[in-house]
Amino acid sequence: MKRPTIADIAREAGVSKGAVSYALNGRPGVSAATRERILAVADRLQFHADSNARALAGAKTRVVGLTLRRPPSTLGVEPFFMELISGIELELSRRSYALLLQMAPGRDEELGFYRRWFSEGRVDGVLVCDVHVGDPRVGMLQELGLPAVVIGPPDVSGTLTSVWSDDERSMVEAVEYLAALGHRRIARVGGIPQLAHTAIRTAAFAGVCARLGIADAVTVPADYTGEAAARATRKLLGRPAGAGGPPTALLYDNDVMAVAGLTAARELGVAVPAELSIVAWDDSPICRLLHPPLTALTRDIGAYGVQAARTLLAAIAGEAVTSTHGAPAHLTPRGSTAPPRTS
Amino acid sequence: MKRPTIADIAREAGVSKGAVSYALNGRPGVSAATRERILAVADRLQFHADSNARALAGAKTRVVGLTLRRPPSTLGVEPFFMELISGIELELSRRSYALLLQMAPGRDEELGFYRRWFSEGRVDGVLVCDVHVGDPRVGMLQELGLPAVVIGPPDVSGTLTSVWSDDERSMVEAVEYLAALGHRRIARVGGIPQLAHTAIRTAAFAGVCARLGIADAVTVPADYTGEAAARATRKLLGRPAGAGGPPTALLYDNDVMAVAGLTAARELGVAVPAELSIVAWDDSPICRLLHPPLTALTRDIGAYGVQAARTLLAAIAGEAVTSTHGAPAHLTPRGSTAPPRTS
DNA sequence: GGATCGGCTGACAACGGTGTCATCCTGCGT
DNA sequence: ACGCAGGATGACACCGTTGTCAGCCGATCC
Repeated sequence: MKRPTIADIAREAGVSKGAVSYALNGRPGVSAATRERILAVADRLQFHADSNARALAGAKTRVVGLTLRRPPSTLGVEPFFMELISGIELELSRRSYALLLQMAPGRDEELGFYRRWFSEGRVDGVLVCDVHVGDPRVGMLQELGLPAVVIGPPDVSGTLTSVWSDDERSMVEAVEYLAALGHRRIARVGGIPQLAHTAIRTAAFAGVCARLGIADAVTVPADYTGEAAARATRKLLGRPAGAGGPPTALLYDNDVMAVAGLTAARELGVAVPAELSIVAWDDSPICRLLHPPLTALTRDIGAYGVQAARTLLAAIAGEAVTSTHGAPAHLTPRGSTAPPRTS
Repeated sequence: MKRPTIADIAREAGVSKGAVSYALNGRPGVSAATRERILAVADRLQFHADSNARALAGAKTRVVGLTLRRPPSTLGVEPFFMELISGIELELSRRSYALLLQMAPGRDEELGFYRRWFSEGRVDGVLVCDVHVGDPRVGMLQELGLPAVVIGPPDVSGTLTSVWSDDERSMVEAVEYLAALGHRRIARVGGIPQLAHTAIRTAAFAGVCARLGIADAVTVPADYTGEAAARATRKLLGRPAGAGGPPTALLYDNDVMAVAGLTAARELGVAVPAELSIVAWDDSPICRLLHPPLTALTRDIGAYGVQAARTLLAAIAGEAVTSTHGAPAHLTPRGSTAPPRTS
């Protein structure tokens, strides 16, 4: 089956190519009646302008790009990205934009993909995830002048626009909640330390613990996988009484790690929540399905995606855009947290 | 920053545009030395040929498309798709192909996306997921002549090439395993009934149960969400003794439902595996993290993605391709299955 | 010294749109 | 009857490639 061109439409509708272009792009130069007729023909022939020709002639490609760094196989389990992508797509398809998704094995490849997309003229703009401190992508994208929106904290996104949540506030809420329950020995199993938002959370955790007089508020770095979280959990729970004893509450930087932590605790014979309280950052349906269900920092991840996409499209359209914060994660108390057992 | 064109490369290298095109595309007409020099210049200027111009001139776009139907918000939790996409990407990026991902709210939109991609000349080929019986996409893609590979059972993919697993064989393995443990009352919480692979599994389940003399082998349809699975589980476990009593083993069509089923059983006071055995189809890390860990039908989902992508690229290259089966899911026994309690 | 050959040039036609421009219709008001 | 405006035309340049083709140059072979 051959694809129709505007010439076909023009012939069929008995007008000129120019008129068709005017009609399809909603610009003046044709009467309402003619426009109507042209659109009807285009519709009947299932016509859609060749995007390559259109882009070549200076119009937009109507595509935005997103790369994901894939630590061997974290991604399959991590609900975060799927929800984020769902949100992004929701906004993009509403505006007839498509998403070019690329998984990158490493940092260099990721950088390369963005550069290639730019020089191949493939995308109108890009989204940037998992920003780390001193991320080379930020500088490169600024230099290239390619519209870009960072899904991450603004302090590492340079002059690029960013969309993120106020992680500090959420961290404070979680720790204050645990402290109010009576916990004095709180530890955290953190995400990948190089990521900018991990650094923010780590600082916030240390800060609020200091303020509340919680000594020894340690963060053990992990990488979002269940395995690493289980290791970290065992290490923390095995801490000798001399060092203040094992923590009575644990905070995990994502839900997958919290699930693994819960299992690890159970295997060590530590009862949750009687002997150990657990809080997960991010709240996928799994958290509700466990026994006990996990107390979690809930946020609408899809909404970040929507907001990021919307901001990017505005930037592409040439509008002035500013960095924004979405609604911060808020605590949803469930069965995995309780006052510490008084010994 | 402006993007270099082949004319820039030609000028810089002191050759003609034609020579540059030859050199970049690895075709004869230039000497090895000149080719070397041209490539060096292109590399230095970070040159990449504009994909729009290239595609317009008849070359490939080096993009393949994939749409995902999104029942309100199943997707965020379903590890299947992320793993599949990871596999697809793995093969695609190795061959410098990109993935255009599109989530579709409904069937009509999904159909529309494929048609648009075709007529806009955006993709060289497409992948098709979640095929249902009489899926209109199959007929349309055949008609359009757009290279396509179905990730699903061959019997609904018409003349399109397909990549899938032998679900019947896996189903037989699972049921025989349960029967060998001594189970006589086995039920199944199935996926969306309209999907072709669900139909195959349902038939296989009924068939093997009949063969093994397991009467009353019911399949309760669900939609892959934890909520639906919990409902189905409660219904099955509440079955009156008159109807043969509640099943002693339950088979779930995906891991998310199995997790929800485990929780639902526990809430009803039904011990797993003492009073109820549970088997999950598909084995994400969550299955291992639960207590008890879930017996699951394990398969390498990423490998399907790789194979589908590879087949599609071959089809795009004009090679003759045939439908293939990947390795079938095989049973991984864990703590959630045991012989039924003899009453 | 003439034929041959590979390497390369320079020019040009696609590809399917966007955008511009002079020009020709039409119907309208005066 | 005349002028005029807006609708529509046809022709063309342009975007950055791919691909083709005649022709030129220098080296090699007989």
